[in-house]
Amino acid sequence: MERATRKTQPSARRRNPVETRSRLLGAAFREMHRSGFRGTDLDTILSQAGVTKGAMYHHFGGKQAIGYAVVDEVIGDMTRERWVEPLARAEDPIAALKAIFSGASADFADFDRGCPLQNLSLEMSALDEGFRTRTAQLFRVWRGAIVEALRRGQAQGQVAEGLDLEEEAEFLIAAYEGYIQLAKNARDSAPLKAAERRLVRHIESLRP
Amino acid sequence: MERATRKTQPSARRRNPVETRSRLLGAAFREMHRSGFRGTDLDTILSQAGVTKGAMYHHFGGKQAIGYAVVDEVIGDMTRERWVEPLARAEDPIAALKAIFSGASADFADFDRGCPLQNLSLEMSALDEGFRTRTAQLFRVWRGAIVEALRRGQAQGQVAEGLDLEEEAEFLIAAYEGYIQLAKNARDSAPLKAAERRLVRHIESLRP
Amino acid sequence: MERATRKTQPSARRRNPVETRSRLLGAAFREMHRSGFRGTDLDTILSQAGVTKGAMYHHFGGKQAIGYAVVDEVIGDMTRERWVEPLARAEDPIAALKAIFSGASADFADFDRGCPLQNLSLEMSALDEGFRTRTAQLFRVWRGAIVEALRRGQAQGQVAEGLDLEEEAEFLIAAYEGYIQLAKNARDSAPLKAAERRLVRHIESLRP
Amino acid sequence: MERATRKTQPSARRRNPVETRSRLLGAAFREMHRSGFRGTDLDTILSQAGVTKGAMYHHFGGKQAIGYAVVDEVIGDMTRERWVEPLARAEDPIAALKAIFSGASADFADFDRGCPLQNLSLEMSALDEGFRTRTAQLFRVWRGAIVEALRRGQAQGQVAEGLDLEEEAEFLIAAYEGYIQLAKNARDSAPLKAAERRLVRHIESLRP
DNA sequence: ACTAACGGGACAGCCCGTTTAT
DNA sequence: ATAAACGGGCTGTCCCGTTAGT
Repeated sequence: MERATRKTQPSARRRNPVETRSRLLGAAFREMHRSGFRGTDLDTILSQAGVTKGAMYHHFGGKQAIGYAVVDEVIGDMTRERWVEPLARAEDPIAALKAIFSGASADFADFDRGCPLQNLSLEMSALDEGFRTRTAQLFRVWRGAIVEALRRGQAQGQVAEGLDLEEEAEFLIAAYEGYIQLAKNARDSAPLKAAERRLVRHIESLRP
Repeated sequence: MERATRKTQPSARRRNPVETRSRLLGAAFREMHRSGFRGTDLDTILSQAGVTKGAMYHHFGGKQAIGYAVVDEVIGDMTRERWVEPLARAEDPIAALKAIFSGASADFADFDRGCPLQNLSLEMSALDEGFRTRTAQLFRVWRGAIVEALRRGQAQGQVAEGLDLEEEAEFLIAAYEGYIQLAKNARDSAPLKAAERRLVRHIESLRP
Repeated sequence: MERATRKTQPSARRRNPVETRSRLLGAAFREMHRSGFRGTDLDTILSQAGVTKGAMYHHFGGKQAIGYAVVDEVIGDMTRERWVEPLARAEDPIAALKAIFSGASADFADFDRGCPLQNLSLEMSALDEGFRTRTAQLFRVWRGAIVEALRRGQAQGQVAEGLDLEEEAEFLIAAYEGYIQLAKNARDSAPLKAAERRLVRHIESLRP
Repeated sequence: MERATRKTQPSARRRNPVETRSRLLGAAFREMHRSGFRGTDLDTILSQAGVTKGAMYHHFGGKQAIGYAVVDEVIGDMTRERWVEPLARAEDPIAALKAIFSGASADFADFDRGCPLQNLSLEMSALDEGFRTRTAQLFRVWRGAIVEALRRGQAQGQVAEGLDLEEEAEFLIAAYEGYIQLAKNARDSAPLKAAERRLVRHIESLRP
């Protein structure tokens, strides 16, 4: 009851809820990418984002809620930017697809951290249904983008008919993720280079 | 006369360091497979193994040491049993290789837990160098076993010359692990079925 | 024309300081009766009242101030309505007194929550002098009302002379509160029934 | 993973689990008596008892478990020492009963803290079923001791036949607790004096 | 070799109060 | 007068490691 009324310094920064929220998500993503969800502590996110606990608690219900938002928004945006939109916009979807895979080792400059979606999916799928469904949804989006690219490739005569496009897309993702995992584990970008060669070559093998 | 009335507690009651150690490793492996290394708490391992903390401390230096031993011994043994020895013993190494891949979905009855080596590798590689080097070593052993099988296949005229066998082996592992990851995430064995088809077909494509 | 479509949110939408204040007090009373003062969190009161924190802060200085107001106003009003006014208005104060005690188990339909004044008094007396003095004041008012009823009973020859009326009133309150406590603790209205019998009988024993 | 192995000072005190446990219970009782269960924080208990968190966690499952043990053991012992045993041992149970009530204001030297059983019962009954049943059990023990004393009083001709002894005992407890509550709230021992007079007189009125 | 008692740091959630902005 | 954003301390729990004692 005798709780003293503590005085607060006026906090020079202006209010900006949108930025506060996005700073939190950014910091959370970085820490989760580095240490996994459970290895990330809230105080680190907070100090990295320059946000206090109270502010965070206003925007998110807790650590889990932040984690979910990181999947839905941050990793989701990355997936859309890197896969969905380029493939949807491209006039030549097959060329675009090959280009993305070709940039694998360049995009994974910090290959020792691995793929955020993969890390989170594997860490949390067995432990938290919310994480599992959210990451699974992103894998579906990813696969859908590739399927659509292959379908348009068929329409343009670049891809053979009669293929099971869903299966082809799943294969590309599986192999790609597998290589990323090996690179992370080996602390070596060589598997990424192999992924580029292999997967581009594979796409070419889909020609009629 | 000695083994009567030992029904309630099947644990190693009388001092038996060898069994104590193996019970600890078994319990640790199960918990780590279920919840990851950091999600596993020592007391759970201890109670599952029917061993107290002090006893454990005489066998291992701590949680980390148990984790390392699980990689080296439990997962290492699994790798040797499932890959190294069958491939080394087989008269027809290519047939053996295909057989192993064909049994993927059967072997992963609990596909929602994923591959222990993959889980541990991805969870810990960025956080603990000891885990990273140990899991990397097992990947090397695994790849070596496949390379050796392919090499013997070449000697028997079943595999084309001129292939980069290291790269082929790495591809098989990457794709396989990628599919396992997708199956775990989707809680669906379909990706494992796809892995069987795809990888067996791929091995056949290596023929001269 | 103004009051249409206001079905989803029955809260005081248009500015209405009087209603806002009373809604806050009502919600605070309910929560404090259920969970005690310290077990009640402000946000629950706020959401129950349909009022935001800023609005509350214009009416009350904080949680403590709300608590004080609940004692002074809500519980105070209840005390006045249930004891002071009926006893003051009654032509036959002794009959009125017996009637009130007789209604004990009916009035405490939710006997498992206990008497709000008792709960608050016991929870906070040792911790917060403001609560202690306010609840003590209500006990004095309560006792005063009974003393006055007994005094009028004496004037009408219904009560023996020579009694220490203050002590008699205190006894009635003490025993009554004691029974309420037992009922709450036992989740059983039996002690309230016993209180009715006992206390009515006791009042009758005060006759000349 | 890089958790440094922290060195601990050898802790001069010898090991004594029994004393450790009892020190914890004693400190917990004192704090709970002063501030209520929810107002008591673990660290205060710990520092008062000179015990660390780990030690406490070894003896009790958590704060709730300590609270339960305080009811069962500390308050239970007090009840037995103050009521059950004196009444059971006494050759003249009615005299013993009066003696106990006569010592009320002396026993409640710190009358502003109130009765521990009452405080806990009222604070927690509505919130935690475990507390409710445990305190209810002590009230039953208490009442049983008084009933037994009255019954022996009947056998010795000191108490009238035909009384509902359970109801008499309940009345004594209710009134006694009610007075204690008033004393605590008023910070005044006067209600305790009144309790002594009133209740001793009441017991005498039970004579044949 | 094994048991039980103990030491103690780290962390997420809870929740009250305060300030900016309408 | 009201709403939303923000500041920040407190506390119970979790859980790993260590030592006295057998």
